[in-house]
Amino acid sequence: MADDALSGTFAALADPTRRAMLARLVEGEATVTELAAPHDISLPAISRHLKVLEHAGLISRGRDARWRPCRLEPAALADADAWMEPYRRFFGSRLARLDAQLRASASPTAKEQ
Amino acid sequence: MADDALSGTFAALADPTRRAMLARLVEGEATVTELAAPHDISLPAISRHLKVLEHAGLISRGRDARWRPCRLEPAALADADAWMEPYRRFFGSRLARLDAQLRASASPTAKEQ
DNA sequence: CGCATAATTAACACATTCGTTAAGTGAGGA
DNA sequence: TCCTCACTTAACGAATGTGTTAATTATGCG
Repeated sequence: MADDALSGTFAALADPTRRAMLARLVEGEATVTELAAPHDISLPAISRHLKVLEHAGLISRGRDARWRPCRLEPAALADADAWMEPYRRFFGSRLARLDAQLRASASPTAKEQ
Repeated sequence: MADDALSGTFAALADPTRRAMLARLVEGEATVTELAAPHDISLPAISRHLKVLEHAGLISRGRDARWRPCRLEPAALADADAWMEPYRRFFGSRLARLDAQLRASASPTAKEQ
């Protein structure tokens, strides 16, 4: 993996187990054991997936007695999302169309904020 | 790399050289040599990066005499973009806010299309 | 044909990734 | 104190990824 932030983020997303973990975390904080439950791999493997997600800035981990609650960190995903921006006009997503719509209806001198 | 489509897409995006190639292709078709030009790696390495992008469905390649013109294929990126959808409310992107705005102004019985 | 150009395939080295099992850490509870 | 629970670290093996150089394929041209 290249060591820039975006590469780390995309590399972290390139694994279904890790994406499933993020999907779980969208519902709220979870402990390591809770995140491990749906998966058929060992706890050390889970632990390393979490380390990858944490290193990529996709999650952060706290401490609650014996538990390490994990939560979603939005910034890294936001960066990945921002990277997509120039491509949206190509795949004509609903959001891209929305965006175009907004630009069209906005004041022509309006600055992006 | 896991062999599902999304994993392949994200794995392909997890390399700066390949992202640079996509960025170039957003400007239009390009040959292998043109795509290679800005990078300081051998042509075989470039060729394999292109194979990764093609296998991920991010580009397709035609034939024009000796040249293999590459072009962006939107579908794979669109899928990656769609995957992000549930997370947008977390990182409060402009597009997410736009989306919320549209939903609010749409008829409450309107179905997603 | 014979040669140059565009690109790919082959063969190899090296690093990283992802899984395993076994051992270690640190906080709570009997 | 000793045990258990939640989790991490260590050590290892198999597979994959990325780069190299050398050889190969395929097309166009004199």
